[in-house]
Amino acid sequence: MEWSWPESVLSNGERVKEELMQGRELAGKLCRVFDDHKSTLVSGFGGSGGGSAEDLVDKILGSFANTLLILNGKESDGEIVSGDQIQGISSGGGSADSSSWDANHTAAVIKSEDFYEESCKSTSTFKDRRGSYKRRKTSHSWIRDTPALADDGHGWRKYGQKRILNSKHSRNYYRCTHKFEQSCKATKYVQQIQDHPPMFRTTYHGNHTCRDYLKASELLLDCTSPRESSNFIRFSDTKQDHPFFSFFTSVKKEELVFKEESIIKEEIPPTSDDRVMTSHDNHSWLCDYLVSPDLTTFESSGPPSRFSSILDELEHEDVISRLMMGSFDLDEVLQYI
DNA sequence: CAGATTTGACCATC
DNA sequence: GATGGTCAAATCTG
Repeated sequence: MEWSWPESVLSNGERVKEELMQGRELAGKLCRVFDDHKSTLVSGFGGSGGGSAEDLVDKILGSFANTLLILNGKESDGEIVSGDQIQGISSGGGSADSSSWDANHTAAVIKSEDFYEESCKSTSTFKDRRGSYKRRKTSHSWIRDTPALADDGHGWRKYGQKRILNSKHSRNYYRCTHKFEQSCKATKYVQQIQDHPPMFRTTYHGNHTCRDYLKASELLLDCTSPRESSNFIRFSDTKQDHPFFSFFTSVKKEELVFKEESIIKEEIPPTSDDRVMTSHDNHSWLCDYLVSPDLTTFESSGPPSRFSSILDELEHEDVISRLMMGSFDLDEVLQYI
């Protein structure tokens, strides 16, 4: 299937270029900050050459977020944000309409909240007590709507089914197949929310920490803590070791699934709840957007992963590698836009 | 027979 | 008390 880029995107090429260049520049600054403070990776360290590491991370993330927004044709809506605004958007109750990222395609919605509440379950010491748990209140979750029960590439085991109030269809609960072997905390539940055409809403909780997705999960976990996440940014790493690369490799694989199963028109009336991205962390929503471990965000952020389509064309790993190394020719990207 | 699914029970939270 | 999330025994399936 061939994808054409929206007019808005075509006309935003320059803006994309600007954002990417800014991101590259900021990444370079951050790199220098790390060089200056190799031995003192502690919170609050001041940065040289343009701000603290945290500020730079904010700006870089903001830059990439803007790029993604532009790629999705949203610049004209005034949603481009600066790094400083990320928190406002993510925690301010929904100024950023996440659905707009993919308005004509899947209805993926991110609801970023606190990640992995360790106290999610209280049964570890009371194994015989059925249903003894703590209702998840602030666990990290995101939603994906699909016209069919899509395979997201993970092994899931159903562990429950429940009729939900005001819902015609019962909700099915799944946990990761590797929950016990690898202590993978990923769970999801699937509920049919619409009959004609059939629409299934999958709500994911937690992230896969099981083997195949370990790297991406590590990155996501780390993104919840900007300072800690900095430990994963190694600009001189080989691409095999870089979290981004394993992520994008996965993107390619997941994209195939997406193409077959998740090409839909958005027909679900927006609910205030769904359209709001919340976060208690400055970065987590963006991290989700970039590196959701099972890639639901990327999968559903537009036509069959427009971004990853570019990456496919350009041998995606190499693109990111060069982008991160600052040796990427932005015009090369833009010619695909 | 091992692993997956079904289903009623249990319990925290609202 | 209603609801939603999870547990685990029973059952199914390959």
